[in-house]
Amino acid sequence: MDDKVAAKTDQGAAIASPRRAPSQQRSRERVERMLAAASALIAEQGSDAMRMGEVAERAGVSIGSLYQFFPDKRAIVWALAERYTAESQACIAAALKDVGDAEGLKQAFSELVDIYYRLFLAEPVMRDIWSGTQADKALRELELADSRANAEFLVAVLKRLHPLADPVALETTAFLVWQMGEAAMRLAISVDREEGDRLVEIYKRMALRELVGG
Amino acid sequence: MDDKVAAKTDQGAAIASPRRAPSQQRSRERVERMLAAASALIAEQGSDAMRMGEVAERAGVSIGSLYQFFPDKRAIVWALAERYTAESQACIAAALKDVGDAEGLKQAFSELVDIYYRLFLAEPVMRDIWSGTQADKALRELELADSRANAEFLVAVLKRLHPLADPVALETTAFLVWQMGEAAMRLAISVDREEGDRLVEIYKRMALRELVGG
DNA sequence: TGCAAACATGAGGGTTACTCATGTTATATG
DNA sequence: CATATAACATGAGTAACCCTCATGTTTGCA
Repeated sequence: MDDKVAAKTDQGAAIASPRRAPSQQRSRERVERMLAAASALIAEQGSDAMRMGEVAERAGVSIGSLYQFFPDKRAIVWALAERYTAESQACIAAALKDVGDAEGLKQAFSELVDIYYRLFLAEPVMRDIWSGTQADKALRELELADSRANAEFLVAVLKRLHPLADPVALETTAFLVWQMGEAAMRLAISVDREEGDRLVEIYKRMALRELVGG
Repeated sequence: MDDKVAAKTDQGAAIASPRRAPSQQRSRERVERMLAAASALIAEQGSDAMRMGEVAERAGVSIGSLYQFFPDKRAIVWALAERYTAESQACIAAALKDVGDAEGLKQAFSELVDIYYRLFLAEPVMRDIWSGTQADKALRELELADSRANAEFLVAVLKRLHPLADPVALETTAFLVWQMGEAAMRLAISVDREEGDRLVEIYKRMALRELVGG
């Protein structure tokens, strides 16, 4: 990812200065078109190859308008990423909400992993964003924060199942299990489908053994 | 990472056309200086912020000489990465060579993880390369190939310990365990040291449960 | 109706990776 | 030793990119 400007400021970690939020009907629609164009381009070529000029052209706006609402290229990717995280967070909360015993956790967790796996397989944009994540410090931090938030739902369940366990240990375990899940997903979608399926199953087994005990 | 040229060729995945390998004493020394300069710059600012002009300047060569031996920026990172992989592969082979029973595997695996963890903590260049790995398809493939090769050492041990198990399943398991190890490392070094240590311990436990059985 | 704020525009600035024509040094060959 | 050829060295120049900003247009409101 390009970062001629970011590199000058703070090793690429700094979040760019915010821009005006669209307040008129017209500009809200235009911003939607920009995001849609960016999403399509990322799906086609990846966020690295996405050109700001191309985004503007495909959205039917000028390059200047793009920068009216997004401080830099990464902000567009960030905006798309935030939508996904908000969406999936709700999904996770729903899936783990009513889990009461070990068997329930097994079921819910397994389903959750399947949903995520299918999501990763189906959404090239999500895939690209969470891959590129590693190279972009701001995005990486968003992902880590997101991961911790998601792990919290797991922690809530674990505390119910293991009331006597050390809370810090549960927290760390949930965090690791979650992060490894994302790593397993990234791996699974980058190999052929058959091996990917097997990898996901093994991940499930490992994770559940840790979560509900041997 | 910049890839104005790479993007034009093949979505950034293509490996750039090779350049002349240094055949004279003088140029071999110069190439070494280039790699050393690149390594230092990556350690200081990360490979993304590394400028080709700066590499050339610090190595005491012209920008043209740099491109005489490296087809593009990524090739320099790749060359450094290859050195690390070769080094660590030998280390892994040695550690797992004489493992004969479950207890031996536990010991050897635990030590291996510790070595890797310390290596990641101590070597900013390695850290940067394996983080940026996700964004660069060619590097990602190098890492995957490397990971499979490393997993093979594990497979050899597993086949001795579980002679009746399905070889394909063992292969997949070893591959996943290894990749998750790298993910755990990346995670562990990106949080504070205390939590990182805990994460590594939990990973060990999860991995060994899968490798040697409940 | 008029005014201020929000919005729209695209030529151009600045930075970067990489090329290539030209010059220099090493090595092979008679 | 002379000379030809291949390897190496150079750095100004090219193209591509991200992003700015001066200028013009539209919208909301008193």
